[in-house]
Amino acid sequence: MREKKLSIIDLAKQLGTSATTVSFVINGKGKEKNISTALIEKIESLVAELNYQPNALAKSFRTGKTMTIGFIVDEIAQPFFSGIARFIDEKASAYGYNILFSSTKNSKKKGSEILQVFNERCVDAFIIALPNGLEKEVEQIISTDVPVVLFDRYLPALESDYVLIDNENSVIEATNHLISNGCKHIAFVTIETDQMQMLDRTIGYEKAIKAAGLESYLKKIDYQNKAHSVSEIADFLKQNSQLDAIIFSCNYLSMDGLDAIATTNLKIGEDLAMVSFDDLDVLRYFKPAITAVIQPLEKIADKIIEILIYRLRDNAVKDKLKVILNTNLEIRASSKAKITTAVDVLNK
Amino acid sequence: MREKKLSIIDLAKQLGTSATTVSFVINGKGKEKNISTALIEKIESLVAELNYQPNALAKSFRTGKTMTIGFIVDEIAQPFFSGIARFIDEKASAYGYNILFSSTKNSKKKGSEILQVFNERCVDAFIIALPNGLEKEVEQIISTDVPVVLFDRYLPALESDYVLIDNENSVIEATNHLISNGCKHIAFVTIETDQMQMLDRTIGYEKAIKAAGLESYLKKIDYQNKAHSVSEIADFLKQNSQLDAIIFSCNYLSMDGLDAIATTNLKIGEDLAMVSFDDLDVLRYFKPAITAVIQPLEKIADKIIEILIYRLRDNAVKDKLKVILNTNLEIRASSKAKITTAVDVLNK
DNA sequence: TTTATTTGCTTAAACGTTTAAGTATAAACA
DNA sequence: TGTTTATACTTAAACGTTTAAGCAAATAAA
Repeated sequence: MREKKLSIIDLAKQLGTSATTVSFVINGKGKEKNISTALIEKIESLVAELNYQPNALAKSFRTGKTMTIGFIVDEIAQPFFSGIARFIDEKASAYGYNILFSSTKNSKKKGSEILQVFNERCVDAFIIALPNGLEKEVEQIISTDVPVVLFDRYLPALESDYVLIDNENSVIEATNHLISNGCKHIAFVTIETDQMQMLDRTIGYEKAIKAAGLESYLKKIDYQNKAHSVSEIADFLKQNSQLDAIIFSCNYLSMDGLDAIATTNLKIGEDLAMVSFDDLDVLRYFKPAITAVIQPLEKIADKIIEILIYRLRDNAVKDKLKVILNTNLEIRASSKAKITTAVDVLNK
Repeated sequence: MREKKLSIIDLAKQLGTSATTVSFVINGKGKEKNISTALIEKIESLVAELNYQPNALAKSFRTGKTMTIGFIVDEIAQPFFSGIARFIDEKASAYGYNILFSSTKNSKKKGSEILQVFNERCVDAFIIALPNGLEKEVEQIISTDVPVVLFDRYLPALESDYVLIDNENSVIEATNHLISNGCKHIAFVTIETDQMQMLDRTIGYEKAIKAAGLESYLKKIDYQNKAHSVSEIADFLKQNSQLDAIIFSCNYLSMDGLDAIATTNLKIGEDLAMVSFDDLDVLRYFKPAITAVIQPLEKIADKIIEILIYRLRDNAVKDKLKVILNTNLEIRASSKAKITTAVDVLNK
């Protein structure tokens, strides 16, 4: 049923010329290869008339280029990742690249499988938010000169191009914001992990707290599921009734935090200031709206593509690039100036 | 730098056998093709030892199959689409397929370009939330026996496999829910469009209102941007102060609706019951939580993949399939039983 | 006029698989 | 015993491009 598709050879036969010539013209090398203008025009008009579409498979096979970029993240449904995916697609398309994606579920095994499959499929480049433990696999890919840009998290053992945000300073800024609003007992809730971006956030918190001479309230959650996380946070709040502010180190913890706070009689923005690392629609619509550290999604995507295009054009062995972007602390009602008590005022 | 990759011919040479035999064994056809167990084992162990990875490009080129599915939606960053994408990836991976995605921004031109590019890349199948006006292009693809499953929206002029939800009955159910809670002046806010799924939702509203003998309050917004939409909804609310319930026909209108209602002195769940078509985290965390018509994302993905695999295995000319799934009306505080006034009670 | 260069093409190989068709030997059958 | 069938492979073509190498004619340079 399926009609045999037109090949470059069919075109050549119809015009009484060779496949080579047709190939040159189709690829815009007519002039360069000294094809006469007359023939160029004849070929181009036939291509248009017959709506010839080159067989991308044959082309890829021959050239080894697929014009495909592998995009690997924890979970495409997470707003942060789908937001990045959106811009990556937009910008990569402009260069003729398409995006093949898959989700690792933050599993080393799944991540390794995806790396292998995408590699076998000869993607021209990788964009990855890499689970820990896959340094060797990625190194292997880099060693074959396939460009790789990692984002969101940093793997100290892995020499590679990176696009990251300044996690430490972002949290320092958030913490200082709370401190300058009079908060004295600021908690930081994070997950038990060895992912660098999370550790850096914690470091930022501790530095800011120490610099201000305040007491540190650090809560690490061994993340199992939402219910467990909510109850851990709720318990933590109950056991630390002196807290006047709380920072959550990532967006899903912020959501769990909202649920946990709802089980207490604490009023966000009044009894307890709150800041979320990572923004979400929920945080903007919540009453009161929740202050958030916002990652510059479009800029991240921009930088990633910029680096990839640079590497794809001329991947001479050069130093690896490490781009670190600033975040934006969007101050909303949840952390606006607190009514400081008389005692606080006197203490100043 | 890049080492020449191992080919099937290299393996054959090393073993003193032919490429054909190696190919048979690698593809698990050793037994079927009468290759001796001894040789099968020798080949398999060499493959393992040298970690031979077949060149997927050559394979695709030869077979015409890419093991790739094109996934085309309005905008991958929209939670509905990224939610579907997640399950599509999960389920397609299980069959060895990977997902190439791109976003049309609901533009006919962009959609048409993506269709063409994916087609040239020989994706084995398409999953599409199709903008209006591309019926011809999709028909052309279907005519070449490439499986296409459309979802989210129905194009009456296009004979194809579809996975849809029952828009009309979902809204009827939502409207009846409000009616049974005593609402008498129920508005329906939708967009000016010719997309069938939206029209069906409106039809559901009007049927339910008519059946109950109530007055219809239908507001169609010519969607330009969020600010305009919010102000249109706010005006509509102010001009119809008798309203006691409002239904939004899609998730972004629900968000705009929340913003609009915030500009009035109406209290959701008290003065005004609210229902959203499509769920969002925002709606669950909002105070009060907003009742929503929830689409069964995983089931939708399941059905899509089921149909595709069926078509990919044996795409004999058979009637097109149309799967229509039920939604789930999740009742939350925003639409819980209203306190009916004395007048209402007496009127019964 | 002879030689070198440019113009305008073509030939043929290569990319790594799959697979139809074939071959040679061994086993089974008549 | 001769014939068929099964076993265990191999040969070679094909998929549609790209591209290095080459060639003939026209033009320019010497």
